[in-house]
Amino acid sequence: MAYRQTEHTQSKKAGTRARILKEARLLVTEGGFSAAAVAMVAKKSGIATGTIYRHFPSKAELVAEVFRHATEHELNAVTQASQIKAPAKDRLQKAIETFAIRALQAPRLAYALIAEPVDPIVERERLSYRFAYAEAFEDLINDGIQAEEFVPQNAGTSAAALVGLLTEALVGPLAPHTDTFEGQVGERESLSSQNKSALLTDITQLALRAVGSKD
Amino acid sequence: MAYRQTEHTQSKKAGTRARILKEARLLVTEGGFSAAAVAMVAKKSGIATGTIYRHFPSKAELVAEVFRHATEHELNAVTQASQIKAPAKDRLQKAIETFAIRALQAPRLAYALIAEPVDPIVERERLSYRFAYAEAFEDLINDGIQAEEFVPQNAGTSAAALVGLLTEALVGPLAPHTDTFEGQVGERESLSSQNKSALLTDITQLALRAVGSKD
DNA sequence: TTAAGATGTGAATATTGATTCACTTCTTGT
DNA sequence: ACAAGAAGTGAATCAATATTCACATCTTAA
Repeated sequence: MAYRQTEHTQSKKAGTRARILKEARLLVTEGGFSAAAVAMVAKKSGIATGTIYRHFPSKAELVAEVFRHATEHELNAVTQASQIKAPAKDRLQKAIETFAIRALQAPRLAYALIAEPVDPIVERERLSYRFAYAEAFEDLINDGIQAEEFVPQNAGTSAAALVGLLTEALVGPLAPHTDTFEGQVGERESLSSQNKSALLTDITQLALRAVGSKD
Repeated sequence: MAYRQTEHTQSKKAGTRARILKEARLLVTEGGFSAAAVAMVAKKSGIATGTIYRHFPSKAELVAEVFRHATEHELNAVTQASQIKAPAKDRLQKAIETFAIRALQAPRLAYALIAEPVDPIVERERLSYRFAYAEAFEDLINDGIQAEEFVPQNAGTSAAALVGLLTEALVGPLAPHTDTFEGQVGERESLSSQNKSALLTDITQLALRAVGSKD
């Protein structure tokens, strides 16, 4: 016998894996999941197509990992932002703002995470992260109910509804990304920062009213 | 010269076209757009694959027509239901209930219309019908603002948000359709009618609070 | 230096449906 | 009956990607 895994080989392998993920993330951030074809990821990573499969069992798994990473990042930002010592109302507001601001700042990524058609395997991740968002909101809503800042309500339903309210108001008719129709690639110019902040307050007010915040 | 189009040939052709659409609709209602492969539609219609293309330029167009038909039907039901002589609050409530009840009654179809990944061409239709729903809500919201039943607000944003609120609360974590994973076809049992009516009131209350309905 | 195991390569292959097209069948007016 | 135009057929083809695999190269321990 002769060959053993060593620290060097392991870290080299990990490095390649990390590079693949990084490039895939980059591609998704720029052009959504559809832009992350295996061949392209390989090319960007400076490796051969087949090499991808030494590190990931399938494209779906690779993409799922990209998705997971990005969503965890986002969810983290939202939960962090709402971890302040303040009334539930302000915490919920902070959470919503954080979600919305980040989405508006990286609309293509936001669209990919929220709405872009993906593999069933990836869709599962999406479902679970939508749910995670909903849970975060649910906690805040429950706190608000407890403190009698919000009216009594089914916090679970409200939380899911908030996720829908946010996503539709944001990535729906308002900021729908880069689209390819009939060979033309059109980029709708993003909202002015004035429009953004108006939208932001509209959405926040809407959400606060929805949970019956007594202001 | 010899052959002319006649009433008979025309109606026969129209009949075939109608049958194709009917079978496609049926397939979509049962299994979503992904279940409506061209070959399957042809088989169900009792014709050859190629014949589809004598009636529709492409699958996308066929599907788009199915989509349009279904959504018009739904939208119609909603607008009809809200065309009552009553306060804006009650009209909005009626609209929401109608939307929700119908979706819960045909969840697979609702999922297909609202969320299932589709062709860009079909996605366009979806966008335009989400927008149509939003417009219907927008009118109701504006009426409510005028009558001082609802608080002043950006009715457009609120309307889009309502669409999101409804769809997510309905087809999101709660009633997510039939799914195919790892070869297994699982059907999540639908909600009990008790749960349905609870969900219904929850959603309605949420929406009414969101628009600032003074009850 | 050598053998064994890992990792890398990229052209060939597999897959999944939509789409085409040469051919057949049907309908109609003469 | 016949010619011409429509409509119908379904196996063959295309298209767009993911996936495989025979082979090469690298890394390690003896």
